[in-house]
Amino acid sequence: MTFAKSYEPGDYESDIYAAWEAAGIFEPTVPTVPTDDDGNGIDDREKITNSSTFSIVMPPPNANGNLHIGHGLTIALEDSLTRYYRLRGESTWYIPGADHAGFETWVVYEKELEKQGHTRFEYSRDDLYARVWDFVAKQRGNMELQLRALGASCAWDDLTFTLDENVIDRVYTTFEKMWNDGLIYRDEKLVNYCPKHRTAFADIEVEHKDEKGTLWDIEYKLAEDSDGPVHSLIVSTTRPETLFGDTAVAVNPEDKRYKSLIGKHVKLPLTDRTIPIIADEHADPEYGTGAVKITPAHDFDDFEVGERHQLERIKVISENGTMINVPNEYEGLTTTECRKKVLKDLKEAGLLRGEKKIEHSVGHCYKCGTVLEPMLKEQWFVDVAKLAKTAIVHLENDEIRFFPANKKSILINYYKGLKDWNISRQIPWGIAIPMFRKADDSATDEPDWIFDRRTNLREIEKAGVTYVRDEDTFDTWFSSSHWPIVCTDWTEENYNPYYPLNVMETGADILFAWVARMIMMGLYVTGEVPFKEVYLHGLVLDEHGKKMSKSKGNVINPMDLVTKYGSDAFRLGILRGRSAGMNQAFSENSVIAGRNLCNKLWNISRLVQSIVDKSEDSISDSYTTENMGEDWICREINDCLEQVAADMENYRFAEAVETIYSTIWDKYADWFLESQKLFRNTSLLKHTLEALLIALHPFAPFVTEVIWQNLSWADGFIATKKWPKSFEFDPISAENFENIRIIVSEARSTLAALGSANNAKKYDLLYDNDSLVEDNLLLIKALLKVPAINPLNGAPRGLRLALANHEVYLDVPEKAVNDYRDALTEKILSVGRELDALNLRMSNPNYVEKAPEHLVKETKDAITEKTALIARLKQQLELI
RNA sequence: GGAUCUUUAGCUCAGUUGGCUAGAGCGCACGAUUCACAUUCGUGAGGUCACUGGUUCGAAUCCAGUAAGAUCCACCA
Repeated sequence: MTFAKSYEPGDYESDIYAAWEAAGIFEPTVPTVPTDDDGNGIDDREKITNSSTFSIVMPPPNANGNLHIGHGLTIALEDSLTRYYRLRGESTWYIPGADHAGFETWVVYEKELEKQGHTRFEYSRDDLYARVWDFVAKQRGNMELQLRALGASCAWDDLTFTLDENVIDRVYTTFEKMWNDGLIYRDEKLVNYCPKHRTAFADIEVEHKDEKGTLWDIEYKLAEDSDGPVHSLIVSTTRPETLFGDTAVAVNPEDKRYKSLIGKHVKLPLTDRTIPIIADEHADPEYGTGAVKITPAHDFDDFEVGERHQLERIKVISENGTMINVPNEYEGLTTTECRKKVLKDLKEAGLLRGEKKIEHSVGHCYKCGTVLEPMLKEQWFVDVAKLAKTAIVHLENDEIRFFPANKKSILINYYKGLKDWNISRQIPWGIAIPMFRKADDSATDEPDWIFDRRTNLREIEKAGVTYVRDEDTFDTWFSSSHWPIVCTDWTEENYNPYYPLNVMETGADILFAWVARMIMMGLYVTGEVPFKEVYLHGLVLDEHGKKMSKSKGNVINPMDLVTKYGSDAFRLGILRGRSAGMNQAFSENSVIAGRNLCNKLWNISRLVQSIVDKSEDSISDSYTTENMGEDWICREINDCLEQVAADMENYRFAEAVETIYSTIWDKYADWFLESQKLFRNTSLLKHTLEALLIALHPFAPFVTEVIWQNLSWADGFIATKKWPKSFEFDPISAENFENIRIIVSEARSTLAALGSANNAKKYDLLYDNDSLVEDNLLLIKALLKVPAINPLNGAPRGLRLALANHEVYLDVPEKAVNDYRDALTEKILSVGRELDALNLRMSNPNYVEKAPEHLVKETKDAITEKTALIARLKQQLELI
């Protein structure tokens, strides 16, 4: 292959990925379990602990969805880590996943059903499960192709789908253990319920929004005669339709107005029921009239009040959102219709005493936006107290490092306030809860519920008693909390070198929903934390710093960017300027900068290859440095490699990329390669180019691999090479080159200041008594592009460069020097200001006394240098 | 109501335990150009580090407060 004039990512990327995949280089090299002679797994740690491993799991994208920009960031982060540790020689295992996305997929499928004129109620649970399975199978595959396009170097053979058998098995094993440990219980509680989707949610899934609403005042007349002035209670409510479910009115025990009424009763409007007046702290004397209706079946606070006072729970709203257990004329109305009628009837009865507009927060379904109904339902709950407590102990023991670090205490706080976890969902698309209910009431000695794995059966028989399967499925977070365990094939029997994971990388927004639960579950199942480090990324915002959303129309599709600029450019661009946990704006400019870097590297390689082609040297594994530029680039590359290693250790991706970027561009291309146009050290060129390619490979895998495949001397895949060793060089020689750079830069800057009117570039350079310049005439001439460099020979003339330690002049005519007079004066003033600042510092005895020695020395040296510089510049000014 | 985070150049962001003249990319201005690259090269302009106090020899950095913005948790009859 030869190098085209510019790098066109689209011409190579898919072939390169296919070649990697065919070569099987993404598979880990150390087995998960050592085996005995019969091929059975054994617990022989000796056999595998000698090799080091790096494991990381992919937060599974929706199996039948498309990747969004957040996935793009996720892959860029995770794959950079994976490829970096692969180059560092670890047995890396990046385990890909696909999510059945229980609720999301269900919502999509249900819409599809509706389009076809059907509803879920026409089918059995098992039918629906099979239908969604087919639906997903047909849609599947897009996201896996997109992961490949992004360059994810994951072990495809080990892809885990969240409904795989081993996942379900593990989840059932855990559930059984929890059931036996008494951590699972069934209870009738209020849950957040979406009447449209007809399923309950966990607290964490509820989306609270501030909304405008109305607060109505309703009069409840006292049932008993009263001696005092009070003959009725006014209660305030935003939900008048629930009054049929009221079983008490509460007042605050300290509220003097109502003290005498406690224990008496009121008539419930529009009904013939009377309900008691109770005393409870929940009633706030300052709010409204201080009296509050209590509806235990339809309000979370009221439920708790009801618990305290053993109030009856009357359920007046059904699962489909219509009224039940209410007077005939209201029966079957929707809640909205019922509210209207109740208000109308109250008004007619003269019991509606006022209304005002308020703003309050209301729970919504995060998918369809429907207002959630607190609904009384029997559900399975996990008693989280012990799990959370254990998790806190391990976190406080610093067994997991967090990036950003403050998330640890946030998580501990969360665990402290964690309520029991509702794991039942009324959605067919998910893992069936392996519990069966006794069908025959007469078998009184048998338990009401039994655990059984045979969830493919609707009915089972045990000890002659028939049991019917619970129709519900697990909350997807219950199964995904096992993710590190199931992906690494962790088992009770054998030591697994990939568990715990080295790092869990995911979005900061699911710290509670996912990370918190993986930690609890990992500890419960394996006794170990499931990962040693957690890196949380923030949201990718649009270019103006706003959240991306379909409704705003500001969504950026990562695949469009990959097509337009290449996968590497996208990865480099999305990593730039990003740090752990921060929401950050996306900037297409950064992707463009990434694209430019790829092209730059391509052309650097093209130049190096052309030099190698012309060279008559035989290919050699060793190198020597023969001039200053070579020593200098070795020094710079060593610094770069060290810096990148430190950055990766601390998950500072943006800094790592920045470091390599400037080493490749500002140092290697701009200075070293320019100098190599004179001195052609082919074996060093090869080694240094390889080092830079390898250093960039984790972040830009495609272009580095394409170049690698193109280089005449390189073999194998760069993806599996070893991280470069540091280069040997002469530090004094390297520092000399640094001085040449300073001279050249100063000369360029002065030439530019002389301006185009003076046709600056035709001036010669003069030097006096300066061996560094004298010994490097050719190099300086090439870098500076001046016509000639000559010894001064005689009195100073032309324009002296503002260098303290070198006597170098630009051979400009007197007129041009005069034109430069103002610039020179300004320069003297500005150096003078710096000198003043330094002198001021030294004149402070506290500084000299208390600041570290090396700083004081640096200050002294700077003063000496600047003093000399000013003297020389002033001398020059006098000459003019 | 509780908590966390952010505020640095026109834009998007770095700036690790306090320490040289606060940096990068993009944008802007001026200049260059056969001979790796216009996805290029060179030079430059541009910052009261949100504000007010404090600690310190020294503060963008640490502390306290104020302002603006963002996010999360809880709750609002």
